[in-house]
Amino acid sequence: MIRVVLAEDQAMVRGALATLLGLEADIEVVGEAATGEEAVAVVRETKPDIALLDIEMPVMDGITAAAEIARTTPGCRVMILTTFGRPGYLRRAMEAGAVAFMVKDSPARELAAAIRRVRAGERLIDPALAAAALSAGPNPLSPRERDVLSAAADGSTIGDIALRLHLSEGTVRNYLSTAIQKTHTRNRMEAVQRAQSQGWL
Amino acid sequence: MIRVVLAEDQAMVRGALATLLGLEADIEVVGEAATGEEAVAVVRETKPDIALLDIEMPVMDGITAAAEIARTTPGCRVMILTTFGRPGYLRRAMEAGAVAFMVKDSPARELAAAIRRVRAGERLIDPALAAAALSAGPNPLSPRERDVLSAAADGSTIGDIALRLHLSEGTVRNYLSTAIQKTHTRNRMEAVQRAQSQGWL
DNA sequence: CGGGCCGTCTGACAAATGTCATCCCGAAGG
DNA sequence: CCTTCGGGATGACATTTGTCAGACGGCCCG
Repeated sequence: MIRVVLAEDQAMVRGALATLLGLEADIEVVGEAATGEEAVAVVRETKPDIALLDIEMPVMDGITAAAEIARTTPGCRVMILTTFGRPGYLRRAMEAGAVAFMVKDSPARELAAAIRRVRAGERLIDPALAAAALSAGPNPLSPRERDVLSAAADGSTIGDIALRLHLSEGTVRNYLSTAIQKTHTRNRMEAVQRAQSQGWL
Repeated sequence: MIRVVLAEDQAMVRGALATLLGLEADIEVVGEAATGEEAVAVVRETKPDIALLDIEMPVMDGITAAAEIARTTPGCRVMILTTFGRPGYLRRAMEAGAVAFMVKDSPARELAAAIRRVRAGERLIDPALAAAALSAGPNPLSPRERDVLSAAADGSTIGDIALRLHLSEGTVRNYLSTAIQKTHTRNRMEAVQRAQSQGWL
């Protein structure tokens, strides 16, 4: 019996996936979670063979949760199942100790197969995604540039960001300027979008 | 037997939901689709009792598909199942002839129940969402303002938008300015975000 | 028929944004 | 020890953006 914990914030999707996995003779869903924090707690309690984590979750994202689980429950193998195959996500997931990375638009039947292969010791990554992640190179933004760009993502003005991060307006402008150059874009908004689509934030 | 067609672009979610519904004794998934166009075609072929549509789909979105289905296959009742409970989505879905609107973070077990109630002739809408849609009021943007704001959503500069829409730059600036005022925001980016979160684009 | 409203355009102006040069400090690395 | 790099700041500058007033035609509605 392969014991699995499932973390995914959309209840209907979570329930459907749990049902799907429950139908497999050799798989048992021993816990569910709607946030990264919950996932960490449930994994710690139930000590499953596998934790299947979504990335986009409130409170704590799946990648952070993956790192936490790898630290606190090393016997548990972490798989990432996400909507967006962003190169930066893949890279960070791997660094966080995940052993598999799959996107939600692969066929549903592959999920159980993937779980079995991971339990057998394989690591699995969508090959196209792996290529994209490698060719895209690492995140070019410095930590502070990330902060500023993230703060700019909701349409805040420079003054807002400066206030929120306790910086001078000029400094914020400078960081944004270098972020725009490093992302090869023409303005703040393009920079934000590109950084998000690459999983750099 | 309630015959259902399911449209959802993420294959894994679609498969899981189909399996979930297939387990119900009185429900049969007679067709699946990954885009709005496919959904319309499949519904026309299979004449199901119910079409369950996601909104965010490539090629043709679920709301447009709903309108199309209501036109071409009037015997089929359309239900919307979406990630985002945006007021504007709800409003447009209703105008397109949908009889139910549910969000993916309600529990999975409710889905089958909802389908049965819709087949029995009920219309169902998340009450909290209905309240939000009513209190939010209708879309304040004129068609052209929507065009311009949509074109601005990817970070394009004014020049780009003017070129793409065959407008003068001044005109684009004016539309954006009025859009910013109508959305009660401070700049283009906030206007785009607000319009998107309200489902006005 | 006269208002409105929408779409389109122009010109002018103020404010915000993006760029650049230059500076200081501390940490890391040869 | 010197260099490089990241974080932080300043001031000047050009460009872009947002606002406003005004103008014109088309269309619908009272």
